[in-house]
Amino acid sequence: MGLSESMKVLADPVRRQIIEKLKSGPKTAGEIADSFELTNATVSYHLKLLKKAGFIAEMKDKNFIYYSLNSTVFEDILTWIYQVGGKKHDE
Amino acid sequence: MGLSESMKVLADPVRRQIIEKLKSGPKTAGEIADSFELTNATVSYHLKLLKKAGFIAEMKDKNFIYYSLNSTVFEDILTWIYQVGGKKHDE
DNA sequence: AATCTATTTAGAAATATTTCTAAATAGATT
DNA sequence: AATCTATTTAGAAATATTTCTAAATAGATT
Repeated sequence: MGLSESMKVLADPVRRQIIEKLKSGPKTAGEIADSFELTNATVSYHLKLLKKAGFIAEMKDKNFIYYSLNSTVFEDILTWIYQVGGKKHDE
Repeated sequence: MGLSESMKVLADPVRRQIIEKLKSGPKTAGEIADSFELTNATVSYHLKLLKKAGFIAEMKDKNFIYYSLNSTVFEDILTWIYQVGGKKHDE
């Protein structure tokens, strides 16, 4: 919810890679886990943090859980960076 | 240097507050430390991380060390967020 | 209803981070 | 040169994070 939580979540490379993977559309927890050399349990832990921070949403279907990207949450971070003096993206 | 380091550095509220404080111009390590209920040693530790990640620069004068903001480093983070689907700041 | 499949939860171990106190540094003043 | 002042560094303690293995859940298939 807060900026610390959002940024902490994005600070981990595994979690950023999960987000990048979801850019191409929803994926099951298993599909996501397959792209890492980590156990499903560990990936599940990262998915939980991403979900808690609002970066992804989950949707159950059969015994699969699909995760998808929720890009609106990035707004707060952008706002903070602008406020602090980051340049405009296209200048 | 990398995105993980930058974001990890920004994930801490003390370090974000230091950055915000420096928006109004350079400050000495002591001035910065005074605004927190932390020892100077602890604030010095945070300043070291901020400097290492390139968010701030230091400048020695007499026995003071002045820290100032270097906003250019925020670019990489903005770029990553845009790439991942954050909305434009002014839309 | 038994079992299979996908995924999460619990708990432990390893590692990293934050904070402190005490000592060190280094330049300025007496 | 002795001392003061601002700040950092070293090392320890407390806390948080990441990962794993093993067990639990819960819906689907047989």
